[in-house]
Amino acid sequence: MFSKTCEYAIKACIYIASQSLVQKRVGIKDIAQAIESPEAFTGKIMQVLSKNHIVDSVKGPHGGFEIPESAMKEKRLAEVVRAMDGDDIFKSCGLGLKECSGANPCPLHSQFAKIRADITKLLETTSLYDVATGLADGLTFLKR
Amino acid sequence: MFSKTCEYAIKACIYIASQSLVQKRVGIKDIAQAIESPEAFTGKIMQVLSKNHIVDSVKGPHGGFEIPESAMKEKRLAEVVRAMDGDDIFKSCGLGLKECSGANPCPLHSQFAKIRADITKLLETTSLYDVATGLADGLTFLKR
DNA sequence: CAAATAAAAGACTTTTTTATCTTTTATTAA
DNA sequence: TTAATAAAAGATAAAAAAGTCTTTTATTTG
Repeated sequence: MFSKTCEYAIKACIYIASQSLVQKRVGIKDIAQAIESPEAFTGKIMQVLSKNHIVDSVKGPHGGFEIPESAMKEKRLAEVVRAMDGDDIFKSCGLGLKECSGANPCPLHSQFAKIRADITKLLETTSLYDVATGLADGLTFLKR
Repeated sequence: MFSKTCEYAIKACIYIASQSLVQKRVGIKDIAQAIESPEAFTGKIMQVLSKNHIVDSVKGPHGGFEIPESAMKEKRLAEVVRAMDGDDIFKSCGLGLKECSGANPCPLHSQFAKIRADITKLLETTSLYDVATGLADGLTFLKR
């Protein structure tokens, strides 16, 4: 469904958001630990998220990453996915046809269209705030 | 969604089924052409499909691959996907948690469960015959 | 039976994805 | 203002996925 990179990115964002809810800025080490990801690789991912203005980064002592509460209410999971994996999951044909459309449909065109629409709806309507609260409340998890 | 290998496999099966509907056995060259896949790689994929008894293979002159009409009415897309990609798409957590469950849910557990169920239903209920007819009738395509 | 045909098997190669390690840059606080 | 801290940047490395090439095995038909 998502690349490993994207999975880590989503989890990292949710974790950062949940910590930002209690005014805590988190470092790469902390994130990697919280989401069980390789530390250096997580650093690379954070660079992308930061460049895409999905997280705020602060260098130096007491630095780290954060997402202001106002921002996390605006940012959708779809933005994170687009930053990491592009919009393949939102657009492209399930069987890999380059020009799959109503005029040139693959054998599963309409069925996949429905599934893609559901995925898109989920990712476009769910904000980081929406998922961060469940984590902060101990109702959901990012590990195991 | 699916690996490239799996996409080719699904398309190959649909093509073979559609040709079997008119009593035509097809060779690797023919398949690769019909689904726009690399020929040698397609050969490798056919080995897997053949070992998994999804297609029948015949060596020698006038050999090739076929799927008897009775079989294509039984075989579901899910079998093809399982043979190539395993059952990750049917089972595994969207965020990559190894033990994602009601007791240890990822933040998108229930939402993904619904999407996974839809995908599973589609793949488990659609037979090769179901999709082969549309192709044979010129209503759907495997190229472009 | 021999030649031709076509898939199976095996050994590689290339590309992409995932991951690591080192150096640089920015920030802070003593 | 310097030492410590933490992210950014850059250069590699390892693993997995995608793809190729060569040889072998099975089958068929003249």
